[in-house]
Amino acid sequence: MKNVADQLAIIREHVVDLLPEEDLVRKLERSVATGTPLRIKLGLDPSRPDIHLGHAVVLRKLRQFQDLGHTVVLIIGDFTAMIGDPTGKSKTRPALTLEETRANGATYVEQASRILDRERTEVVYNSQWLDALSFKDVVALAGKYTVAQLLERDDFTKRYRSGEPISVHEFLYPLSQAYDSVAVRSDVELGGTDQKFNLLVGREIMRQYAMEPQCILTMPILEGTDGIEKMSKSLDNYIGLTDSAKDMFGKTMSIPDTLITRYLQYACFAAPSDVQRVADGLSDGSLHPRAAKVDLAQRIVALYHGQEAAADAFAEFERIFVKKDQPDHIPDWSPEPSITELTLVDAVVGAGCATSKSEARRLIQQGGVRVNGVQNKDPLSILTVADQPVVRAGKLSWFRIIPA
RNA sequence: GGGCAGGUACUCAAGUGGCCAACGAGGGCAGACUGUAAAUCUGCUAGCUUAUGCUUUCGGAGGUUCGAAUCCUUCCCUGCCCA
Repeated sequence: MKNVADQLAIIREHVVDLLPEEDLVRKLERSVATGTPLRIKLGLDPSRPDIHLGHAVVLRKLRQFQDLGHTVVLIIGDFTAMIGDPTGKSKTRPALTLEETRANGATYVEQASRILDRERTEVVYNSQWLDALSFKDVVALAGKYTVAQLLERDDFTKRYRSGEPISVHEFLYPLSQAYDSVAVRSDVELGGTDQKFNLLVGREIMRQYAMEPQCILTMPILEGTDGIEKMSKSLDNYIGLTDSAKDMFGKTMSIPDTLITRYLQYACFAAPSDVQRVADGLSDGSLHPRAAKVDLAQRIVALYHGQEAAADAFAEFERIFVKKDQPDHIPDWSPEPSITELTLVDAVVGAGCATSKSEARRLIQQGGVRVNGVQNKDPLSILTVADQPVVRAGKLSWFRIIPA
């Protein structure tokens, strides 16, 4: 195990808040002296089954802890997901059933394992202890925190001031997350900066339960591919851990230039010297933004699909978007066997490129559809199945019509 | 329990009896321009056998009317004030 100073240097990298640092030093000293790993907690909200690069920021930090010999405790919030974390939401989230959260939790762990060391990861479900609490226990827990303290949280304050509803159960969310820390006896809890409040409640509640409070460590919230909102599945601006190499590459290329160094730091955990070199190159003009982005995209793809896939994704990207050729693999689509010819609208809808005929018509009339590379603006033009035409609908969707 | 203000399309938000499939903004999609960028400009943004046509939509259900998002009844939901 490394000494305390070395560990601390690594732990501090890329971090926004590390509070209180003295406490962490004390915990690390004790850990080194006794050879006992620290317990590093991360709560996962399984309401959305796909993990993306935004989650990966925190997961990579966890991995660093593991590489330093510590134990990661992943808490699948199957119980808390039923409550619905109000963080950053202007509205109450829909509640899920325990079964749904369980199913999502399982895929979560599988995806997180792409980054974490499974050997040093403990996975627990918080329904284990939260479901076991009696109403008396809950009231006692609620008695340890005040409404004024809860209202300190920014989004509660905002919602309260603007007259939006806040349900009582939402107040219980930070408390149940805090109770998780008690249950797993965490030494450090990680989260995004938006979790700071919840993490701090954990400290207070642990103290109330006569435990040594956890330290808290927050990581930046990564912006999505739109460059404005935080990365999230519901905003559809995310790069998923399970996205194909091609998609990862393409999505990365579509981020605004201003995000390049940020992604380098937080999506790749690139060495500070590398980040600096790119930042300098971009600002003095010696490095073309596109070149920097290509490099970034390859790094990201390489992390999840390997070096070779990254090179392939780059080649494919060049072919499709720069040379405007067809992609390597075009999915086939077949209409009913009895159909030998059909209109362009029907083909676009049938292949799933539009959700209604009106939408398909719009797409076609606006010049978004090409048949065998030629723009076709007539929705009613006839395609012959036997010709196996290749259709491009919009920027990203391609399909080839083949006989069934 | 009482009083007041609200609930309109993905979001915000106009509309208070016909000119409303519903102003405007954001978002999204497409086109132009580019570095598949960003910014900018243009168009589109309920559905249908594309029809100056029909169908469904303005919290839910009824009603008044030739005609309702708009008026009435009732129910549901939210916020504020008083208790």
